Amino acid sequence: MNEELMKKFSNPQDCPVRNVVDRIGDKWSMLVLLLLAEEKVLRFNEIHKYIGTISQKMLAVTLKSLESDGLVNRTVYPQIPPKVEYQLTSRGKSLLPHLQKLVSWAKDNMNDIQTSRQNFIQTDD
Amino acid sequence: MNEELMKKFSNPQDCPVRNVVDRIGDKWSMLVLLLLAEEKVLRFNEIHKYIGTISQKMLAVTLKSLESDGLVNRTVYPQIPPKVEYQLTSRGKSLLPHLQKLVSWAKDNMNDIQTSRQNFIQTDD
DNA sequence: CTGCATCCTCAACGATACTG
DNA sequence: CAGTATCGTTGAGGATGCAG
Repeated sequence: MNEELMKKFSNPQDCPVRNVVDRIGDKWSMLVLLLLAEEKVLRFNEIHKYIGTISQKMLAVTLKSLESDGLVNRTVYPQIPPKVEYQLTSRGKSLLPHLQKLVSWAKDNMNDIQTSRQNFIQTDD
Repeated sequence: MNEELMKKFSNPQDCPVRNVVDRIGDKWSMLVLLLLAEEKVLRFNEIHKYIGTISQKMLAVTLKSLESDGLVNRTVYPQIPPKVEYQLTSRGKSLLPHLQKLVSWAKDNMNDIQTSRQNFIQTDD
């Protein structure tokens, strides 16, 4: 056994992998980030319309979490009715190329993966 | 509203983003893939030892799911006690550089993110 | 050794109603 | 418009025991 790897993979704290998974592994974060990457600035309800299947609650939770990590910026215009705009921070922008690579990998491999999944029959011998 | 983006983000099916999230967004898949990237070939129990906190059940579930998607190869040696080895397929290897980029991004930004998270106080005005 | 079966828990998520 | 509050559901994940 490799001692270095033991440290890297056995320790739940200080594990960058878990950091990534906790960040973009939830149901909506990655979607919101990629949407903001394309539209630059969006209001709460605009995001909601783009991602039709997200609930208002989860959108609020997701945005707040992204904001608290400094990936997304929240700008409030003090007017009635209120207007709030969201956009990527520089830190958020620095993450996005990697997410986009992942997406393009997924596009390239989606079909193969799905046929693999269908052809997958337990071969236990 | 941008019609192209509507299609991309509103449709749960055919969405590469969901594909990615479903694949590596679970608690263990990414960790297993990265471990196999470093050690090339590992037995069930070796993976289990490296990732000390994963349960036997979840390791089995994770490996089976990765195998069914053609990302990991499973080789059974018909002997008693049984011996089973896991390694990345070429498809799995093609995904890994992107995961490693994500991890290195996480390493670079972990500290900043954590301080952001601590300094984050609701600024609702 | 490498799993599968079973039961159980908890947190993510969703639906709905309400507010400044 | 942009959320919060509340309640209910569901499924991912963990613990334990058993099997080939």
